[in-house]
Amino acid sequence: MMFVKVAEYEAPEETIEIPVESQGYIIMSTLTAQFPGACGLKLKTGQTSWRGVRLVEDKIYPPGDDQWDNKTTYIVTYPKDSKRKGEDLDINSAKTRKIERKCVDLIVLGIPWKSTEEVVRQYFEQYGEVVLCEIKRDFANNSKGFGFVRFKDYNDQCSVLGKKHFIDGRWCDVKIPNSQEPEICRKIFVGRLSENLNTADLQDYFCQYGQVIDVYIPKPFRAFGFVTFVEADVAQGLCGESHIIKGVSVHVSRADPKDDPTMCSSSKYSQSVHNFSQFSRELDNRKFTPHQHSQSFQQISTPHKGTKNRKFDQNNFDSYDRRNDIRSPSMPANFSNHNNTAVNNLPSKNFGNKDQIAAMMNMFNP
DNA sequence: GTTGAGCGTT
Repeated sequence: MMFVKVAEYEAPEETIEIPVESQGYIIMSTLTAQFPGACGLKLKTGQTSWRGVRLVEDKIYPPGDDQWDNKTTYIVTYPKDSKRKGEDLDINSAKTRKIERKCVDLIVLGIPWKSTEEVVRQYFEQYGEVVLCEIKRDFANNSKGFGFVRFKDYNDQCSVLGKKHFIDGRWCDVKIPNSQEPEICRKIFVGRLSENLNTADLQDYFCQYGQVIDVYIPKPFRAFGFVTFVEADVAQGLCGESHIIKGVSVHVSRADPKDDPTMCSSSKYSQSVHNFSQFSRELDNRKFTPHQHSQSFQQISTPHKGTKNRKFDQNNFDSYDRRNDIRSPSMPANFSNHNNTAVNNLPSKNFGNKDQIAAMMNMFNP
C-alpha cells in the first residue's frame, strides 16, 4: 500500500502519512480522520502557486493528471468560511514563531577601542556565518566601544546571546538591541525573592525552561528580580506560576510596564530620557513592576527604605555630576560648545546640565 | 592621545 505525506502547513515539523487506495485515490474520511474538518489537499508547484486535488464524491485524486508522489508533502485545505477551530491559532503561532526566530542585528557592548571590524567578525565567525559586522565610530572615526553583528542562522544567534565573549582582550556583552521587539515579551518578573537568592541562583533555576540571556536583581534589595529568556513563549508560559528556588517560594508574573512618563511615546522627554544611560537601569526597575504586586512594592518602598531609594537616586545623580565635571575640563578643544558637530558627537551629549537632569528627576519623583 | 556604561542608520 502506498502512502503520501500530509501536513497542515509548509515546512512542517512533522507529517502524517495517509494511505492511498489501490484504485489510486484517497478516501476523504481517511483524510478527515487525521485532519478533522479538512476538505482537500493542495500541492505547491511554484513560489506562490498551488495545485489542488480533484475531488470526486468522497474520493481524492492527485492534482492534474499527476500520480501521487510519496516524496512530496501535500498540504491540507480547509473550507474558507468555516475554518477548523484552532486553525487560526496554529497558523498564527507558526507565523509568530517564524517572526521570533528571525535574526536581528545584535549589539555588542564593550568592544576594545582598538578593535577592527575584521577582528570582531573573525571572533563571531566561530559561531556561524556572519552577514553583518560593524563598529560604531564617532566623527573622528574613533570606536565608540560598541557595534552590531548579525548572523545568518538563528541557532547561531541563540548560541551567542546571553554569554560573555572575550574579544580582542576584553569581555564583551552581546544583547538584543532595545530597538528590536519589546523586551517585556521575553522578560518575567520574579517576586517574593529572599536576600539569599542571587542572580546566579535565578539563572541556574530558570535555565531549565529555556535559554536565559539576562538576570537582574535591583539594588538595593527590593525582593524582586527579572529574568529574560531568548524565547518569548518560555517567559509567557511561566507567568502566573509559583516556583521554589533554594527553598524559597517565588512568584512569576508579567514584567508589566508600570505607569511611567517614559512609557509615553509622545513625551518629548522619552527619547532623551531613553538616552539617559545611567538612568536606564533604574528606569527598568520602575518600568517593569509586578502586574499584581504593586501592593508589596509599595510596602517595600515605604518610609525607611524609601529614603534609601532616594539616596540611591541621588547617588546616580552624583555620579553623573562628577562624570561631567571630570570629563568636561579634559575635553579636547574641539569638544567645545562652539563646534556644534563636535558637541553632537559628544558621548555625554544627552547628559545635559543640572537643570535638565533635575527636571527629569521631577518627572520620576512627582 | 583619555574612557568602559550603553543602544544603530533612516
